[in-house]
Amino acid sequence: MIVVTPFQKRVYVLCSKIPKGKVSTYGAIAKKLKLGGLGARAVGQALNKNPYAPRVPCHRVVASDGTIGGFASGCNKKIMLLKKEGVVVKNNTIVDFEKVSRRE
DNA sequence: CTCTTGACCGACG
DNA sequence: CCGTCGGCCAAGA
Repeated sequence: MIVVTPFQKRVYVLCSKIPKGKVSTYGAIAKKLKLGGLGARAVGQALNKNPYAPRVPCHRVVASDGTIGGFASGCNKKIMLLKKEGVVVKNNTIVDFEKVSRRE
């Protein structure tokens, strides 16, 4: 039985909206959720539970600093996936982060 | 309802 | 650059 709160549902939807080869930040998502750029932790919480693992590309979400931040399956896996998507990652940090990240 | 935890963020030193 | 402190939000016990 999968139970998802409306808040988490929004996070999953937004994450799935992230185009391939691009990445987003927890703060940016929080902002889209009308949290005003705050509540980034809440976004991470939702992704951590992530019942829609392959359905939601949560690995496209990184920290505001461009760092990987964390990953339920291991940050290493996240980096590998991003690199496979075409995103260059170096030392747990996104290269050309400004170019691959969607900032509005 | 209260307390704790967490894939965060920004500011200070 | 690194470590520490405070603040914000949501979910779980």
